[in-house]
Amino acid sequence: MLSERQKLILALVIRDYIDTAQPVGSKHLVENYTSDFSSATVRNEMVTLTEMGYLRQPHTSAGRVPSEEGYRFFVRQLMGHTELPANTQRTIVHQFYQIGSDMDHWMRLAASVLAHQAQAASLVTAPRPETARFKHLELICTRGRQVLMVLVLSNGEVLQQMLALGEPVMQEQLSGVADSLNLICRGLDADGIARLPAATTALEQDVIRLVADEMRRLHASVAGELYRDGLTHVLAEPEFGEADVARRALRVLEERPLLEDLLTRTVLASEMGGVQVLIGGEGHWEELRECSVILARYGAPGLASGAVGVLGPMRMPYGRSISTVRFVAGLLSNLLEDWHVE
Amino acid sequence: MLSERQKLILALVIRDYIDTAQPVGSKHLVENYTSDFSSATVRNEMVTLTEMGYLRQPHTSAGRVPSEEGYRFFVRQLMGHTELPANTQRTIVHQFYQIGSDMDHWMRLAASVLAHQAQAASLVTAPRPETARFKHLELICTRGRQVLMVLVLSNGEVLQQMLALGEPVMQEQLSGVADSLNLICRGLDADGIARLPAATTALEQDVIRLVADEMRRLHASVAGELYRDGLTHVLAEPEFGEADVARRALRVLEERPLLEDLLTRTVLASEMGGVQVLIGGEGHWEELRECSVILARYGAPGLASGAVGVLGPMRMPYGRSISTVRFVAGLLSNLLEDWHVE
DNA sequence: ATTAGCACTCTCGCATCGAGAGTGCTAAAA
DNA sequence: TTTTAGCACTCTCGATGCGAGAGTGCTAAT
Repeated sequence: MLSERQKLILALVIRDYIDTAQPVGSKHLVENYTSDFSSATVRNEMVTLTEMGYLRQPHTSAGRVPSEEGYRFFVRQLMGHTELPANTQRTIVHQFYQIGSDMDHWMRLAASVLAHQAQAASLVTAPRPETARFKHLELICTRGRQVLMVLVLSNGEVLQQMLALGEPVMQEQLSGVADSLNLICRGLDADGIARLPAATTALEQDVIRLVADEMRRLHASVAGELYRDGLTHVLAEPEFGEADVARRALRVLEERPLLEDLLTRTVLASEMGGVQVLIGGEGHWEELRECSVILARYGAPGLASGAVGVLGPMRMPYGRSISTVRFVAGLLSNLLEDWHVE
Repeated sequence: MLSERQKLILALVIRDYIDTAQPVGSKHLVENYTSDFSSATVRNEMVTLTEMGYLRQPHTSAGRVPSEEGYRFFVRQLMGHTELPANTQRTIVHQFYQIGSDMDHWMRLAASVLAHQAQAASLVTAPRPETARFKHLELICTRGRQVLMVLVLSNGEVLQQMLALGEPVMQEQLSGVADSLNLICRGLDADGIARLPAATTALEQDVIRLVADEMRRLHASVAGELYRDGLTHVLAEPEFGEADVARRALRVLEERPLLEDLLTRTVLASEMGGVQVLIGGEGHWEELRECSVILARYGAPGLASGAVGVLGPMRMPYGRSISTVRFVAGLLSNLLEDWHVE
């Protein structure tokens, strides 16, 4: 258990280090922040904090640097709860309402806002539906034998897929097929549709198979389309000056399997609303050894959900980053819920 | 004018430097590649090549390094024409045909192939239509007052847009509106639709305005959706060890205005089919001072076009990169053309 | 329990130095 | 006239040494 004074010193060390990226020494600390006690006292406490594993010293006679444990303790116990300033919130909300109700633009804007506010790399995954049932189908002849299939699901999700037919078909005929399927399939999920008895025409059969496949594919991968932004921000941080530290970090954002593993084991396994902070890879992720990742799940409960997050150095302004992630996740949840309810 | 021997030496220097990233000296050159003449002769020629601006020396007594002019001359005159190996071509084509005819997947795969083949960062822009005329419209009720508008254009492009109505409307009513607009608008372009006489109902009027807006928006920005890949490859190159060299380069790929400027002034202003090589920013682009960019335009002439390219260090395997870009551009053009014709 | 004082340790920046690589020039050879 | 051997010269790079400075940990006094 830490004494109040130890907590204070730990917090000051971490705050200063986050600002300056320099190891912080006992003298520097008392000169800049407090004069309630002397540098010698601070030194003594620092020894304890180091033994407890919250601080490290790069070498015998440099100042102290927070350890991963130190950052974790700071985030959990010392930092307190912060909210994004009210006017920043308003600005962001305003931006979202200005671009209308296009999902793609929401995602892009969310990534941009996260990157800009947290000055870090950001990540947004498009929402994936949790339960998807057939609602409506349209078949539209675009050109010759190419047919566009538009599939509307019960949660408002819209899929489109091209379909190449063996021989040209008239629009009227397509509409007929669509109408009949709309009757048969309404309310069924992917498996239900796959289990339907064989249809009367080959065309109908083809379309049914395609519909079932598409609906299954929606659940095959854990995350929807990915939106990234602010990659250049992380390169500006001194800890990413070493090229392969930077490369390792960007790999996580670029390679889908890595990212999906990360997301499934964290936010996607968690409740809506909470913000998760991963510091230094948490032992699991080698690529993130020098990074922190802040993630939150957003969505409309029972309908669809996705993830938002930022990636930066461990030496990250946690207060601002966490509140930004929390706010953006909440905002997206609201937008999504409105969008479903409307 | 360069003598044959000077050309040979310049080519050897550049090839070796591209391989090793080390300044190449006269002795090294004759030992490894040729013994038709002595290192002294090579030295003399190197003096000339340096005076002509094709080579530079990092300092008095290092070997020579190609200058930007050197690379340009190499690409234009020395390199010769190379094609991607036939079996590589087959593999790539196979991959494309395997994923069906989904535009989004094509773009993603194109970016991935470019990144992988050229071991560089890659960029693909979705094709933008050149002339877009109204072909077909569907209005689909998804949930309450939210209506999905699906718009098919004459070039096969498909747009979808959500539309929030003032009050709930039945699907039958929507279909009626769609049918009537399909008659009125067929074959019109954005301006033509905007100039239509006022419609009979408010709903119809709303939809018409939305259609015109969407069709206009398609031409507002120079490039469609962007697909990137292989960003980590460039970080692996020694010249991007310096963090802000890397940052400058990635900015070009991340910030749309920069990228659009680059594309409009280069490939989008050019004919289809040619491959453009930008070396060291060509004086215009400060961010690309240390990079080379290889770009090509692809598309179906008169219908739609986009751009593909790779970005890497100036010390780039031009042969392989250029042939990859050329091949992928050609392949996308073919796919797109088939897609339009079918 | 706190603090002043102090010896100690370790990094960092700077200068020095020698080895090595590569050059440019000159004079001889082809 | 062109090519080449030879050589002195230049410059980088890595190793080494040194002093300044920062920061520590311990001890003894408060």
